[in-house]
Amino acid sequence: MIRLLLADDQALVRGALAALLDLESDLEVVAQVGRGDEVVEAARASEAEVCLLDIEMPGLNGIDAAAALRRELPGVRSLIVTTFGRPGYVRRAIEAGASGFVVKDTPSRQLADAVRRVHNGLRVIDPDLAAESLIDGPSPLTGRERELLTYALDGSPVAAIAARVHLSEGTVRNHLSAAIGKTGATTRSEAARIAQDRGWL
Amino acid sequence: MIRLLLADDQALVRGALAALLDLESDLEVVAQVGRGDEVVEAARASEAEVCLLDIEMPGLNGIDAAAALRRELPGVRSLIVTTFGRPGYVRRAIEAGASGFVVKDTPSRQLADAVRRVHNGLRVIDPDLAAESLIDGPSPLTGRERELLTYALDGSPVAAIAARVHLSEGTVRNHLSAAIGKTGATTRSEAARIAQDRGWL
DNA sequence: ACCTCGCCGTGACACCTGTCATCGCACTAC
DNA sequence: GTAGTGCGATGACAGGTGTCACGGCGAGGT
Repeated sequence: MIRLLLADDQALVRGALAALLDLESDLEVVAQVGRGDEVVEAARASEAEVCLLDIEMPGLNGIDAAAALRRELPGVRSLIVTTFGRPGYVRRAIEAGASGFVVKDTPSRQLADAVRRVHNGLRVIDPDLAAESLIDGPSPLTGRERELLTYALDGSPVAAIAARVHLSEGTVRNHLSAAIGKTGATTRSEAARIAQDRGWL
Repeated sequence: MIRLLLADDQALVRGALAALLDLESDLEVVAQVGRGDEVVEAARASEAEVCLLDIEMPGLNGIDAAAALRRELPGVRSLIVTTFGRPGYVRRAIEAGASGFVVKDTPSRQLADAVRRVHNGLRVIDPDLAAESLIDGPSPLTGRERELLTYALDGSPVAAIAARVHLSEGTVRNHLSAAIGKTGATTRSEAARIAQDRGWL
């Protein structure tokens, strides 16, 4: 019997996944949480063996949650189950110590198998995504560029971003200009979207 | 026995919802599709009574699918089940003839009840969202403004948008300026995000 | 010690953008 | 027929934006 923890901020999806996995005779959902920062505690309390983690979650994202699990409970394996198959996500998930990465449009039949493989110590990674994340390479953005791009995501003017991070407008423009160059964009908001699509934010 | 059709582009979620609903003794999932433009055909073939529709789907979105169902198969009721509780979505869904609107972070226990109520001819609408969509009012955007905002979503420069719709740059700027005013934004990309958040696109 | 690289800043320049006034056309409502 | 509204366009202007050159600081690697 494999003991599972589910972490997803959408209660309906969480409950549905639980129903799906409980149909398998060798799987048992022993904990469910809706926030990333409750994962470690719940995993410890429930003695889960495998954690299914969504990426988009309040409190702590799934990748950082996987890193926290690696640190606090090294015996627990984690499997990222997410909507967005962004190349950068895969790389970061693996670096954070996740054992698997599955996107939510894989057939539901395959999920239980993925869990079993992860439980057996194998890696489960969507082959297309693995290839994409290899050709894509790691994020070329510096820390500041990454930060400023996240603030540029909603289309704020440069002045607003500068005020928010206590920098001069010129500096913000320079960093964003560098980011625009690295993403191949022509506008800061375009650059922000591209970076987000690749999982660089 | 209530006959259900599930429409969601994420296979994993679809399968999981099916598992969840099949646990109920009075419900039966008789069809599953991953595209909006397959809903009517599948509903007809499977003689479904209630259709659960996600909004974000390839081919045809869930709201337009509900409208198509209303037209082609008036006896079939539809229930929107979506990630985003955007006020504009609720209004448009009801106008399209949907019988219910549920967001994906409602507790999974309540889904079956929502289905039963819809099947009985009742309306099921998240009360918070209903209130929000009332105070928000309908979209103030004209058709052109809406169109241009969708093109502005990715941060494209005005020149690119103008070329795409075969308009002069000045005209595009004028429409976008109007949209910026109506959304209370200061930038076209900010306006685009705000409009999207409210379900105006 | 030297070099590299990330980070912060300034100043200047060309270009892009948002705003406003003004015009014309087509359609609808009263 | 008059008024209102959406749509398209032009021109002008102030201010925002992206780019470049340049300088300086500190941390890390050789």
